[in-house]
Amino acid sequence: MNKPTFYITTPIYYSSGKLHIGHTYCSVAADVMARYKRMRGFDVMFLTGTDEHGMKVEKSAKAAGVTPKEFVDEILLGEGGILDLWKLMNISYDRFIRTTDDYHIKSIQKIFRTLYDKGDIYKSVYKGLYCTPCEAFWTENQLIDGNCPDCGRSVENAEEEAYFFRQSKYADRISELIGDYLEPITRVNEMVNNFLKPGLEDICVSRTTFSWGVPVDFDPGHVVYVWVDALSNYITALGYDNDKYHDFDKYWPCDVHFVGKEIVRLHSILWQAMLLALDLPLPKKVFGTGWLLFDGDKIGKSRGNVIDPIILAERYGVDALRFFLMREYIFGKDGNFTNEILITRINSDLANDLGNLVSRTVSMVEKYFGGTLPGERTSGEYDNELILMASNLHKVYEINMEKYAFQDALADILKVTSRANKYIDETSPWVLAKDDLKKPRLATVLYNLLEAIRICTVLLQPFMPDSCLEIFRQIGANEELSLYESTATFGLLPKEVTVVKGDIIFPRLDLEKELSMLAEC
RNA sequence: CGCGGGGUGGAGCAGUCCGGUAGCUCGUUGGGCUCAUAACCCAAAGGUCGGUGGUUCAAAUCCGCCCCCCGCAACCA
Repeated sequence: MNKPTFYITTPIYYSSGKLHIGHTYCSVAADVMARYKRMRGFDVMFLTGTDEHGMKVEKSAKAAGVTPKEFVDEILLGEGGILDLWKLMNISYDRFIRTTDDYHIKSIQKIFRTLYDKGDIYKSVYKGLYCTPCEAFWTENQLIDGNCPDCGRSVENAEEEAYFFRQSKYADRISELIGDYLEPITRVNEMVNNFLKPGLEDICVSRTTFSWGVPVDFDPGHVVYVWVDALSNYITALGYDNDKYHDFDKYWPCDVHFVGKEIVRLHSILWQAMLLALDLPLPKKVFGTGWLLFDGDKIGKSRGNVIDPIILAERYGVDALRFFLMREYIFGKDGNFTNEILITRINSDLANDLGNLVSRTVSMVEKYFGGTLPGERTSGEYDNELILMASNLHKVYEINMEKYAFQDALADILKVTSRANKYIDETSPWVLAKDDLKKPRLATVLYNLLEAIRICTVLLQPFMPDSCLEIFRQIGANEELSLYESTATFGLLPKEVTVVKGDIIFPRLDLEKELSMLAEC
């Protein structure tokens, strides 16, 4: 009776500014996976949240003349903030954690204490390059022309008392295991060659130069520095070391953490070390996504090429944007984003192929049969190939979804819609319509088209939940026919199905016009 | 020799592990169709697979050397 569980997470995004298309990409991917697993009957826990501590937030708040808490509240809850973005993007998270939540803070203090008592956190001296006016430590490669990246002034060697986590102690264990949980494989090589082989250093986990963080309760003046605080969210959000939630035993270990490639190291080495130190099981999978590049450049505020997902989603539709992100890019590899690629993809796959297929099929049922197919049927040439393709689709879809190959899963669905478009040409319904004796054949052709559309739509649901509902409505499919199990059987729509003509679901876009509009945004 | 990724028709990519007629999408050109969102279907043009040397009956694929681009190197989806 108990459903199998599936626990999936996004990173907790840093609350120092607006989120861009890259964050959206990662969250959409996690959402697609979560919806897919729910469709497959899993008890899903989909966690996301925000990382709200740290010096950068403290400074940004000061600059804005508000308290740090007010600042992160605005980023999260304000108009066009993170919660608005996820609502717009239809991100179906089950739980949302903020690192400023009381229960999380208390848990972190306990975790920190536990690690300290165990000897895995110890007090030492942090040496680094310090910018006195900014009160900030920097690493050598963060510097710009040897100066502070924030204010451009010179930095000096400095040291402060700090706590360190004994990451090095777990290096051997992690080296053995990393190949099992980290994907894609290129990231494993990177981690092994760059960090594990040369030898892990212990990592600084407290600071005294700012106060916006979780206080170390047994040593006033120290706050927990970023990663112990941030990474632990994946377990505190389930109720580890707190009474807010009680499903740690149910969902841990995590099935998959989706993370950007830049924080793969922290999730595949530091996080594992922390869990080993806490005697907890390791996540089953850590998947490092690629980056979306804008015209080959890294997306970033400093480059002035931040792509606003809100503008794109409002203009082209949330589902079109979700589809685009999952269809265009190989999950795990970098991809190039341009407005032209976006619009071309929406036009060719959604407007011309899928949308147009739905539109012409429904129109023909309306036009030739007044909206309801008659019961009489005649099968014929070309039927089998389409039927076979559609009824086998779920098999290859499943394989691809299980390995996070979203782009392949979608490509296979589109092969079927493409085949269906070709089937229309082969069977020429408009010719059949001219001869009353051929009406049973015509009904069969249209029925087969509706069924092919139905099966594709069921499998598209995790990617485009709202649009799929509209397609189901138009082709006359009830809720039962939208269930995953129904994709294995071709021919489940009622024989005398009634279609409902509706609005165009994915309008075709004028490339030139859209490009100049977007250039103004 | 720090590490990783990449260089394949006009554009974007797959194929490389395990050698066997170079493939997909977009674009271009020509044709077909009229149910449909000027959409759909068919066909064609277009590539010495970064360079070079080698192994082999046979190399985009295996081996050696070289060139170029991008990212990482302990902040970042």
